Amino acid sequence: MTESMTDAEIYREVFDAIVEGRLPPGEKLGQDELGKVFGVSKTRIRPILHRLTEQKIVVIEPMRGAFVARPSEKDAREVNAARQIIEEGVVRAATRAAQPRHIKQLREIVAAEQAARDSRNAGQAHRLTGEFHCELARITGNDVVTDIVRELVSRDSLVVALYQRPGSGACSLHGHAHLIDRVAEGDENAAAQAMRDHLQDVMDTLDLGEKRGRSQSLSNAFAHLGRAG
Amino acid sequence: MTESMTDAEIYREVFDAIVEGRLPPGEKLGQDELGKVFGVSKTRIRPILHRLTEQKIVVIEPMRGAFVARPSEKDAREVNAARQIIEEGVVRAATRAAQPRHIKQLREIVAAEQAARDSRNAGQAHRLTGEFHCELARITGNDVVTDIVRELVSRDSLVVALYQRPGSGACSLHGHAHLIDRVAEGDENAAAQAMRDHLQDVMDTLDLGEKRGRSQSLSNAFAHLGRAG
DNA sequence: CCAAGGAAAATCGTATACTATCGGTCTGCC
DNA sequence: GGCAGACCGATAGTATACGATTTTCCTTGG
Repeated sequence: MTESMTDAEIYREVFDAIVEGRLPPGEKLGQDELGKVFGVSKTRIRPILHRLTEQKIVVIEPMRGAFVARPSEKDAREVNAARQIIEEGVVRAATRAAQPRHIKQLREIVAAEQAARDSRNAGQAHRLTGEFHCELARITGNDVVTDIVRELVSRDSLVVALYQRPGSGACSLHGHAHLIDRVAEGDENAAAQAMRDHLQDVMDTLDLGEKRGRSQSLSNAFAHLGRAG
Repeated sequence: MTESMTDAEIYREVFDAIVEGRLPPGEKLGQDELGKVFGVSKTRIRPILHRLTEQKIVVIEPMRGAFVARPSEKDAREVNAARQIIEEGVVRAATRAAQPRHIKQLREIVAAEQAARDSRNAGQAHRLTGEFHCELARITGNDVVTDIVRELVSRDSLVVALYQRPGSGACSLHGHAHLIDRVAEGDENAAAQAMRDHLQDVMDTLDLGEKRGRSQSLSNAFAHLGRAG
């Protein structure tokens, strides 16, 4: 018998599938179904769903089941506002702590973002956009801060999946480049302002009101595992 | 048969017991034992322990059990640094959004803190100290931000339980009062500086290196429930 | 032909039973 | 007398089984 995956691995698979959009908002996450996909009983699926619920990217409706979260318009605004508040502090700390190698690292991510966009790889581009903010947090050298930013970024993924109008997305490139310049200059106030403007820009390009979201089968989302569904 | 508590109620009981220090760092949280205390099977205890683990106030050692977290010296520094970074953004947003009624609310909390300290009620005083920071976050009107601050404050409770030297504690009163004045003035930069100074003060009064922590029985911690242990 | 009611299927939530692993202790040997 | 190794009790982790609730579909009446 093929040995089963660890809880951490299963968690990571589901988390990535949601953040990368393979499991769209509203998708049903059946316990037995997921258990079959990963070859374990639902006993080990439950705590994983609860953990994802803690991070607000899954919602559990009592006696009905777990679903990928579909953040409301209010949720979308609140998460974005929270990012403006918290990442202001983060970018200030990062500006104080930034070394040349950090700046270089950030520019590399933006370059990769550009490349992904040029090659029409929307999924990769979106992943790197989030990665940029996490990397910025990492400059602070504080894992607690990094984890909080990561959580906020993952929640924003769902907002983007639901509300981003098809064409947009390129605006973040300029915002990131501008932000790096301010950090590189060491101007903490300007960096903070750039961060708020950037996040507000992202918010403004959303098409709140019109929820998108195609449906996809669970086994398709985990097709790379090569297991039966 | 007496109807059993909801998961949320059980969670709250354990959470409060830890944050208020009735369950000191290092305390063993046996699944069967907790199940008996609350009159449920361990099936419902497990997800609660996992949730507390997510919040980093409980650690689960595989095949050994769950324990109230005993943050290392490094953890203590990191949580404090994270608070300085994040609450800087929070206090700036709060300063921009503050209304007179908010200032009044904050001053009331400090007054209550003073009263608790005067009446030698250390537990209540400590609770109000945390409440002050949560209330400040609440001024932003953003639940996401408030939850994050609440989590950081609860983690700090364990640090204080482990490392605070017996005598100290009064320093936070002056820091809070000073902070309110800066917020009331609307001077965002001064408020941010006051927040950082205040949190640094708290850090500096800790006696890192010497871990305290008396042990207490589980049934004592939940004595107010009136159930058998 | 549509709507309302009910029954059956599906699925979630909980308890119980079982297995694996860990810590403590007792014994035997050095 | 002290240390090492094995046994035993305790407890965590997992699966299975069962009860509760919802959803779906079919039947029946208007």
